[in-house]
Amino acid sequence: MDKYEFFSISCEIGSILVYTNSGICEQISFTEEFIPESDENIFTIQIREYLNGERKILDFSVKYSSGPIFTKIWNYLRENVSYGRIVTYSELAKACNTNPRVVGYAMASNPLPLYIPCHRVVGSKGIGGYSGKEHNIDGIKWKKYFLTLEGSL
DNA sequence: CGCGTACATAGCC
DNA sequence: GGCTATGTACGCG
Repeated sequence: MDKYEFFSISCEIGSILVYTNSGICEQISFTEEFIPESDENIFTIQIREYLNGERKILDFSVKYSSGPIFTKIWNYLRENVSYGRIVTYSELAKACNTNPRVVGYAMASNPLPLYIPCHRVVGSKGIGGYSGKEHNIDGIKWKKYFLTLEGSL
């Protein structure tokens, strides 16, 4: 039985949206609009603590699926690129035995930004991009926001 | 299993 | 700064 729920957490530059199904997080996205905050729950509390700098690891229930390499890259980020750390697309590609383009592909396909710390992946030239799918928002702004929050910028 | 499509790159001018 | 070359993975028929 599917029970879809939607939560919102506001911060300085907009709102973070959390989509869940039966108590499991399936998607996270961002918006520049300020949506009224949802009541407290496991998801909103952890994200709010993260935004306050009190929490460095999100560990609520999630569900995501894709090809084996994408999953490997996502897991690598969660396991080896902890709070405040940074890697380049090239390094990440090398660690997963693939190439930088694929890493970008994986990032753009990431259904759970923030839970999977794809904002800690930067390019060798500039900072790289962010939120490839949601081209209606300025993802770079969020990326910088998170990196600044973690003291990496 | 093969082909088309996608990529948030890196590197050179 | 802008343009181009490029590899690899996903998803679907």
